[in-house]
Amino acid sequence: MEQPDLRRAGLKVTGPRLKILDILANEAVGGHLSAEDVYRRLIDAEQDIGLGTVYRVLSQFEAAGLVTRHHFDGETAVFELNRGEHHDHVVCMDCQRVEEFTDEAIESLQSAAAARLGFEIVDHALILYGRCRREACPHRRRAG
Amino acid sequence: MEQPDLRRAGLKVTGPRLKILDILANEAVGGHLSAEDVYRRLIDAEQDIGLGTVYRVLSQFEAAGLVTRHHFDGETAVFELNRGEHHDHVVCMDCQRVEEFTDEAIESLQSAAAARLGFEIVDHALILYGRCRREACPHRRRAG
DNA sequence: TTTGCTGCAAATGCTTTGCATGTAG
DNA sequence: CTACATGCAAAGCATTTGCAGCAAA
Repeated sequence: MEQPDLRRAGLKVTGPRLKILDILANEAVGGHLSAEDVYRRLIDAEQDIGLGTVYRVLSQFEAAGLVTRHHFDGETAVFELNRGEHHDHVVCMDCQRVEEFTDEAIESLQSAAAARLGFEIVDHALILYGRCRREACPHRRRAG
Repeated sequence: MEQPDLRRAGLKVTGPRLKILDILANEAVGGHLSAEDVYRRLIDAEQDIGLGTVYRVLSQFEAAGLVTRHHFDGETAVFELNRGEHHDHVVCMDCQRVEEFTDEAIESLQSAAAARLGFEIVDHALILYGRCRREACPHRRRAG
């Protein structure tokens, strides 16, 4: 099921690539993994794959359109398997949880705003930073 | 005119800080400078201020709410003097030009989308990536 | 085989920090 | 005088890259 994706992308089907693809695919929707995250999971799964390879493979996947790279904070990039549909993100500032959403109205307003400025939009990043209401979220313990 | 800002922020009024504030203030709207950019302008202005200090001062300014740090690409942060009003950004992928805009409708749709997911929005980043129609823009020379 | 992949370690680029010295308040 | 700033160089991170050995096609 994943091998064709790799072939289509012009990438050889190798253990590391399959395994990394697998890790990304088994992530729940809204699960965004940093290279380190992927690396740790590989170690947990007894896979002997170097961090350098993880970066290389993730970059190749990105170039091939298999994954998308996000920069929710300015430091560490996180990767997400492309499931076809575009979406935006809400990130909880306390527990780092990420939720995804789409809003057609926002999308078209964006294009309109850009057109007004003489830009033709190729891509966009809309990230909302806030606090979620989840029980487990740290700020509920702090401030109530 | 700038000294009160520094005092209010609990920062001593020093040459480097005034000069950096000055550089940011003299930037046109839509001008976003990286630490290196600021540093280069300091050198051009014969100011002997280290790059480390530039970073330190910019971070302090950010903490004080005097400037905002953006990550248009995942690599280099750019800084912008806070002029009070919130706005979003359109970045030209070819010439790096940045334009600013505000759209009330988008803002409220964002809050609504977040609320639907159980988030209370604190901040957001909306960055549109596209191509501008400016004569000087590189892609016009490439593709016509 | 041949081309492309991997592991490892070294290199890179941005940003932060430690420390001794200097200066605003 | 004292607390805080600065310059400089070293350290820190995330990420990329060079290279020699290895594996997919």
